[in-house]
Amino acid sequence: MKPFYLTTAIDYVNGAPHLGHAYEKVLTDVIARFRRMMGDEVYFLTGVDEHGQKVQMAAQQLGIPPQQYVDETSAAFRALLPQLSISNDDFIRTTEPRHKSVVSRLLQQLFDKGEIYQAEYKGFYSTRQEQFLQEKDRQPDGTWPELFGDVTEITESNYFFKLAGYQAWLVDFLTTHEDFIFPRYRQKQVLEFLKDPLNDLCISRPRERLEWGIPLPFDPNYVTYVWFDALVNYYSAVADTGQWPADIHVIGKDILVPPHAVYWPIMLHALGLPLPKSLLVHGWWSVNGVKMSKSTGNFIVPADYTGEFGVDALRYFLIREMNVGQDSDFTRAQFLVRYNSELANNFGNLVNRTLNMTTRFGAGLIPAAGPAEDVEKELQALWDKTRTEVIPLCEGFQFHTALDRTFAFITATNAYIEKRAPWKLGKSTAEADQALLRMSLATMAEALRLGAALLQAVMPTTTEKINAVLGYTPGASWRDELVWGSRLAGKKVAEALVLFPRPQPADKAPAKP
RNA sequence: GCCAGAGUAGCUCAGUGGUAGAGCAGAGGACUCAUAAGCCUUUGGUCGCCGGUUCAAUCCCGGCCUCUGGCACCA
Repeated sequence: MKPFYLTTAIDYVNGAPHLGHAYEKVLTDVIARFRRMMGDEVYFLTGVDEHGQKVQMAAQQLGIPPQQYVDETSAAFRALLPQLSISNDDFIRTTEPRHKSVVSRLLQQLFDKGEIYQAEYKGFYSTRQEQFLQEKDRQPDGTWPELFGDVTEITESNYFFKLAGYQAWLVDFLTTHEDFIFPRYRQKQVLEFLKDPLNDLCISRPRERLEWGIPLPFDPNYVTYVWFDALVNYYSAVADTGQWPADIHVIGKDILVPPHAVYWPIMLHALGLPLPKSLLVHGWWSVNGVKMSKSTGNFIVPADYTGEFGVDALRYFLIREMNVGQDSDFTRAQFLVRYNSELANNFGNLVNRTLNMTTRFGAGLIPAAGPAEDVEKELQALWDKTRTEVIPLCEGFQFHTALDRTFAFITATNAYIEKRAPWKLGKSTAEADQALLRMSLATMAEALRLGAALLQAVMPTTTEKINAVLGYTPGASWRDELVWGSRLAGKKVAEALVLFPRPQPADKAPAKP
């Protein structure tokens, strides 16, 4: 069976990774892990885009070869993956031979089919910025902004891909495939965009202007520019393995129109290749209400948070806080609220008190439960409800709500413990009380195991740790693991585990004398 | 301007054609296994505005207002 194939966008390596890069990886990883848990075989691709003008210029300024430059900068992006517990199966760089050869092959194929032609391109060119300008770049008074320096109208010969001819086909495709893009309103945006006529797509740059790219196979005086390089990574990574088409391309909203929703489907269609099944378009993070920007320094470095609070805490926050497709704001205050009240107090503390009570009142062994009474039945009923709600929510990318429901179950488990008050039962020697004590210890441990299992896609390390302290090794089928049972009876638990230590408030004066 | 999304308790958000919900924050309480955590109770809202459909609308329809985002190459 063909694996479930999903991708992230590839990152352009002219800067350091920030929260936005991290989010896309985490989101895709959560989907990948969830699909694996659901029994799919998964192929998860991510990577970097290493060609282009900005890279060439940056390398030039440093006086080093571009390859050396991208070797260094892409290392930071690669290093981000283990730092975020990303379970990718492959990592592609657009400078790799496996990629370049596929790009070459596809270009030649289109050229042979007459889908690519050469033509004169006339436009306003900024020598200082080494780029063609658009009318919208003009200032209101008609002049060009200072940053472009001298602007001259020049004519340049380039290669073009016959994009415009496929416009009607694309409109028809999108109209008949309403679920191609998630969220749906994004698809409407694309159709809106397609109400205006498309131009053919310029796919080349003359070598004297841009050298750092993949040469056109039919004209070595040019390299291909951006889209026939970057987009093709999704295909080149699996061209020889029969895994195409992708099931999901996860991308940011900035690169939906036109590249992923217009260029890419048309490119594939022109090549006679199947289209990806869907595009998942996520929103952007702002920081303290302000758009993230490298120039203003308003951005979050993921390592700052994974270092201080742990990988799972950051993953949890990103997935809990953002409604996939919408934008969200990142503030340290909001992060701390979720970390303290949800992860540390509610969840982490439940783990610790469960271990402690099992150790103190059950000699460290999880007992077998007797027949469930009403209090237990109530919790088990909530569990069944939670489980049956969470899976469809995850299938529909509503991870934030899925986490909300899961944590409601965790809260209910804390409440259950209060009802049974094992610390009181532990002081009684009456057999009825002892039976209830065994039942309550077994129930809280089982609830914890189940809650942790439901969090596995988002917080894999945490789930693993909890299973470990419960002395438990889960079976192969995740869905079977979600059934309330007595798997834990007789397991030896660890004495304590503090998963999410409360941070020391930095603004508080050092305590008592 | 065009298009889209959002407007529900102080904050962040769920939600349904039939007298409004959660979490956090605030207040009070009982307890003590636990990361001074957890639990219970509680204060708090004309569900953006104006019309319409309906026995009944926060939820359906129309209009308006406000905020955010997109409109050809920054996740």
